[in-house]
Formats: sequence, C-alpha cells, structure tokens
Amino acid sequence: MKPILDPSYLDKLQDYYAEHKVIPSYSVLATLWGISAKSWVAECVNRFREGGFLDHTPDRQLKPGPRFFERKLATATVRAGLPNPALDDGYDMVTIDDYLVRMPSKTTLVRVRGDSMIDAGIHEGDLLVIEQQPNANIGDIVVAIVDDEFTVKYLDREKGQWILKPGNMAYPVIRPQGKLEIFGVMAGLIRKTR
Amino acid sequence: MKPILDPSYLDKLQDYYAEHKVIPSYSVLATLWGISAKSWVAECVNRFREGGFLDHTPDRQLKPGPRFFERKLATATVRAGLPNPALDDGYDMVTIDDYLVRMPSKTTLVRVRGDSMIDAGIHEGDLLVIEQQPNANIGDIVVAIVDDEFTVKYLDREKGQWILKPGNMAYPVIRPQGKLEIFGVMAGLIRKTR
DNA sequence: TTGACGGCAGAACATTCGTTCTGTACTGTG
DNA sequence: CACAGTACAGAACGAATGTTCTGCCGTCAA
Repeated sequence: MKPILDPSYLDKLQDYYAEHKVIPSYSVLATLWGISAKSWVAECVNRFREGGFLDHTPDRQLKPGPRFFERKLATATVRAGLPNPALDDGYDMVTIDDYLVRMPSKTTLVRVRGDSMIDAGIHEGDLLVIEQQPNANIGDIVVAIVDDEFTVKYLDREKGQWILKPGNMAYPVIRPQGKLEIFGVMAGLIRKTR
Repeated sequence: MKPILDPSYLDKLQDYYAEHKVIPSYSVLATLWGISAKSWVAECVNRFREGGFLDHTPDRQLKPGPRFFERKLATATVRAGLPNPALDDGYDMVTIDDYLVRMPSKTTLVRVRGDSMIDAGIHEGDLLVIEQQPNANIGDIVVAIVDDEFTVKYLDREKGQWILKPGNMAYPVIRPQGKLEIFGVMAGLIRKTR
C-alpha cells in the first residue's frame, strides 16, 4: 500500500462533500485536485480506498469510507493547552441529523409534553427521535399510544402484562387494559434552549 | 409541477443515502424503486428535484436537495384510531440541523463529562450545541474555561463577581479568581440513546 | 364509446465514466 | 553515471450513464 500523497487532497474532497453531500466523479476530482490525468486520479482514489477513506457501494459507485469523517488532530487545538472543543471521540460530525437518524423512513420526531420523564433528563418541549416499531424491550423508553395520545414512558413488565412507568415519582404507573400500542422507541433527544 | 407519486420512493432513497452517503445512479434507483424503465426514473427524479428533495452539483451530478434531510415531526395529538405515519397529514417537516444551528460558523459541539448539570437535564455523554461568544447573561448555561478545561455551568453573579453554579447540589460553586473566560453559550442539546 | 391523460416499459443514442496502457520528467541512491 | 522509483500526462476503449422518443395499458370523464 502506497502512502497518501498530498494531504490536501483529502481536505478538498471533504470540503466538496460538506458542500454537496456527494462524492464527485473522476473528472471533477481531477479539476478539484488540479490534476489533468484521470489515470492519476484513479491511483489517488485507490490509495484513499486502501486507507479506508473511500469505499464502493455494492453497485461499484464511489462513496465515503469508514474513515472519511475522521477529524485530524492538527486542527484540534483552539488555544494553547486546550483540548478539542468538539468531539473527543475521534470523529467529526458531518451533520447532527446523520448522528441521530439511522433509518430515515422509520424515524419521527415527537415533542414532549409534561414532566413525567424528568428523571430521565427528558424535559417539556424536547424533541424525541423515535424509531417507529410495534414492540420494544424492557427498560426501553417508548412512545406509546394511550387514549389516543402519545405518552413517553419506560416500558416494563409486571405479572405478564406490559406496563408504562414514568420517570417521575409524582406520576402513576400506567397499566393498560388489553393490548399496549407502542408507536416507537426513543433513539435520541433534541433540545433547543435559545 | 406534477405531484410526487409514491411517498415510499423518498423513504427508500433516504434510507439508501443513510447507509451509503451517496445518491445512486438511475439504474440503481430503478431497482431500488422497483421500476424497470430509466425514463420513468428520470421523471421521478425531476419531480423530486422540483420539490426540492434533490438537486444538481455544478457538474450536473445528482445530489441531495435542501429538503432532503427534513424529518417528520408528529403533531401533539393522535386522532382516534389514526396513529399511522403513512398519512401525510399531521406532520410538520423539520431539519434537525437547521432547528439547532443558527450560525454554523460560530457553533461547536461539546461532549458533556460528569453529572454536574444533571438538574438541568444534561447528562454525561450528551452533546451540547454551543454558540461561541465571550460573554453571556445571568442564568445562561455556559461553557467556561477553568484550569484549562471546559466546564458546563450556570452563569451567575455574586458581589460583583461572575460565578459558575452547578446544576447538582453535590458540586461546589466555582468562584474564579480574576477574569472568567467564557467559551460559549448553550443553544441546544443532543442525546443519542441507541 | 371515445378520447385524453397519467403511469410505466423499452429501445436508441450521444455523452461520460472508470480502467488500462504507454510515455515522460524529476528525484534520490549507490 | 546508471538505475529504480515516484509523480504525473495523454490516449484509447468498453461499459455505464442520463436523455429522449415511441408505445402500451388502465382509468376516468365526456
């Protein structure tokens, strides 16, 4: 595996991706990198592919690889002696959306009303990222449909029955008669404070 | 402008994009959508383009449009017997990034360590959306720089001095000697639970 | 019954894509 | 100096791409 040539190549590609959210074709890459030979673009792409920065879809289309969104340590420090203000887990965030949403078609946002889950750090007005699915596991925070309204609660089981436990001792446990209708499972939380 | 045909087309495209981070070619779109005519794929793409869900790069490559990353926001109440997401009614569309980030150039994400702000619903591992600015108001949740480390606290004032109050009684109030260095003000919160 | 229309299939086509192969200039090494 | 290796340029080529046009079929209104 040959070394990667010009580090700015990756920078330019990442900038292009940040703007267009797409990997360009070889000829566009050529102008982007200031190269005039497609063969050399292909060579560079191969090295990025071996390095894990680029990859191929099952249909052989070029796409970002596993390491494409890594942040470089060089840009980490803002001021002398300070750690990176952003994410310290080694990954740069392309978009918040991408961080929270795994399956767009099954994902819905639900606004929280009331403070019945305050112990779980879920406040009134927060948006919950919900992955829609009809069943869940014990301990999951779920959005259930009780009396034609959304309710956010912990899912638990008691005497062979599904129950909904609030995250706030001032509220009662809900023991639905009949079938419990689950709208989805909480996958994330969004709060806007400004 | 013709109406958009099958809403599931957009779902499938968004799921594909969430997995591969790339818009596929027309022939791949054809199999993805179960269509066997590229001409019809082109027609569908055009409608998505007119709707703002797809777009073109300056090099005429297909890319996600401004509305591509919109998510469904369920309205508060569910109508009797109709909690089904398949219907277009009852949903607002929200882009998570636009919702949280007002000024991208001044916005940073900071990961929370510790539970000193647990009373404010800020948990360990959460990401804070920070708008960088050197000063803030009383009551704001700020990221300050104390002993070369980031600290998230309430900003308050005591005897003409700025102080930092935790959202957890187990932690002490911080009374910095000299100038208090503020990194930014909390504008939002992101939590991933799955 | 007819005609218009929308949804879709299929083929034809120029353009563009990525690959491969050959060639050249520079650079470091012994 | 010879030699190998690296960094590119350029051309050639089949495969794939996106566009366009023609045609079928079901639906619905007149």
